[in-house]
Amino acid sequence: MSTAEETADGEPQPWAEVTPDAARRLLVAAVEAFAERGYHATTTRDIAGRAGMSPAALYIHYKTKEELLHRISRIGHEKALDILRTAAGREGSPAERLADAVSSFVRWHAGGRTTARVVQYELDSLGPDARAEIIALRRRVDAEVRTIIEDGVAAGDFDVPDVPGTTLAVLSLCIDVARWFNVTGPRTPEMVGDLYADLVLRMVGAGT
Amino acid sequence: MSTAEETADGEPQPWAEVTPDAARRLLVAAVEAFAERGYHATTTRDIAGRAGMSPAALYIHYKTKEELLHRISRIGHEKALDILRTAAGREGSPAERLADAVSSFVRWHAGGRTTARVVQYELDSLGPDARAEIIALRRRVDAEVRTIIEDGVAAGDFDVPDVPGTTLAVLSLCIDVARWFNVTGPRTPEMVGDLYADLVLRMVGAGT
DNA sequence: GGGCACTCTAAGCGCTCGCTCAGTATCGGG
DNA sequence: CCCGATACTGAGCGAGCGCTTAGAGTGCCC
Repeated sequence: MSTAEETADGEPQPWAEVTPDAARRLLVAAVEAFAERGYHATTTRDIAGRAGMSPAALYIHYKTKEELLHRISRIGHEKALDILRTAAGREGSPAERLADAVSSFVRWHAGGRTTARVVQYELDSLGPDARAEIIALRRRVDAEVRTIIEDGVAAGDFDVPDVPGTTLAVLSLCIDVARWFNVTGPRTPEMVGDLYADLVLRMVGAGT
Repeated sequence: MSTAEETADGEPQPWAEVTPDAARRLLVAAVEAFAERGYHATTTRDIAGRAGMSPAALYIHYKTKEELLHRISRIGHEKALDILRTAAGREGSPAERLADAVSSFVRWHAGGRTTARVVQYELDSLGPDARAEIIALRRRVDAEVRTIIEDGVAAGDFDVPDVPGTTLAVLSLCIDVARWFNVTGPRTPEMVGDLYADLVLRMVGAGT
């Protein structure tokens, strides 16, 4: 059985780094279950069942249920940070880079809504140490967006009275997509990404 | 003991309608616990303990733990809808009404973050019937904002290519305040309300 | 003062939870 | 042909869950 980068279930696989195969199956099952019911309402029996294994098998690959959430959260945040860094590092005007960052960030939240939900909304279910690690990653996400906005202000392209506040609002807008986006709804991730890129450019006062 | 509209704990009391007194104390305790830990991670023993009562006392006033969440969710949504309706019904230009609606809606989410968190993020913990009732209330919230934006477009004050999408984004932005707002942080609810009203006016293309 | 309605508690029932452990199947190396 | 290592299962432990029940305390009407 070869491990492809994409599976047929619509969700791209950013979990190729998780080995062995059984550990990845458990992790993918946990992402689905956490996204559907929330961390606390999900049982280890449910996770193992979705992965086609007995409840005890989970504990061969993970020490606790919380370790599963921790792993999911870290990998997810690293992927989100990677997306923003790629967009921020591209050539082009601040407006182009901001639009690119927002649309790709939104596409990730909409298309991988299952993962994004767990990553963005189950932070409080982690213990103090794991939470601190994730919060550090979030600060780097924030810095990435803030830098683009600062570049735009410095270049005279943007009109932003409150850079930290606007950065917060832009990220908040993107992240909340994971809450309301519906795969069976009328909008594709691409449509929402384009709409949001336009709205954010308006927010920073960049004329189209 | 007189029942004032406000208590000393910083959170205004929209729970005056809940009687008798013991039922209200239980409900306020449940709001705090649900906001801190989430619905599923909160135990009925914890709620009763916060209200200074035995675990069994909860079941004199509420049939189940879910009924508590349902009551909180309905009252909260009615309050949110009320805030938007008041702002939408005032006299003034569409821009003034939209700014008013956004700033007051945001102030409610930031100032009453404890309540807003439960109201906005625990919807999935309700059963099908209760959830359907709450979703109906949300549609009315959406309609309230959409009407203001449509008025602005009709009057030629706003430039909005996608009215439903922009409505969704505006509400999403406001609601997510309940996720990130920190009472001990640098911003007051009023500051966030003003900032967000400005950002939303930019989103709809209304010149300041 | 007796009866009743209301409010609350102590105790605990049945259940499911996260997690453990003894034992089994499989397989490559000697 | 046996060995130990690896991956997994069946059974179940102690704990804590939502919720119930029997009964006690309190105040109000007659």
